[in-house]
Amino acid sequence: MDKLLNEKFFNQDTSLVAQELLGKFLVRNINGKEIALIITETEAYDGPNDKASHASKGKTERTKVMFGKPGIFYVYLCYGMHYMLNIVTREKEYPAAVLIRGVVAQNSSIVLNGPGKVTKFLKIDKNLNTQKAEKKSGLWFEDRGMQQGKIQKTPRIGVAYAGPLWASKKLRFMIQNV
DNA sequence: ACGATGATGAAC
DNA sequence: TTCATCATCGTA
Repeated sequence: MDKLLNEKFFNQDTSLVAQELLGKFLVRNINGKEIALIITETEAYDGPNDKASHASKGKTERTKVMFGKPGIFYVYLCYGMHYMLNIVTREKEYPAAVLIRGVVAQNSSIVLNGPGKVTKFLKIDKNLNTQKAEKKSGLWFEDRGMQQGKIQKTPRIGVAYAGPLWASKKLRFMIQNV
């Protein structure tokens, strides 16, 4: 039984959602073909005080989606060439999201380790920004009952600018064996 | 180790 | 309107 992850799932503590997403499936529909990949790596960006989060600067044109309802995609361009895929968490007006950093195919024929690779392979761009994670939008999450192995926790990547306190927090989550 | 490449936000 | 900055990746 495939279970679609809904708004209720994403309306929880951000680091909890980030960890729960490991072992779940990210499903993409491109021209009627479905591609399902297992999520292996995520990062949590939680709250207005997280200096590594875009939302720490307050609500702006770009970041207002993070203040919206959970279960909505936040997609933005980084370094002028890579789109980053995030899913908004927590209740409305609380800015938080989980960055999808890595996925693999069930038979390991595809390994995408890095947020830019994931979005490039799945043809994710700004069209999905502010869209809801459901079949209608062509990109969604499913629980297919996979066992998740041991979760490894490390500091987040590329967030040194956030200062030692926030850069050192272990909000990056990975699973090894799939 | 480093350059590509453009949207974003803050300053002027 | 201009400028510095950046949740990265591929090539060397």
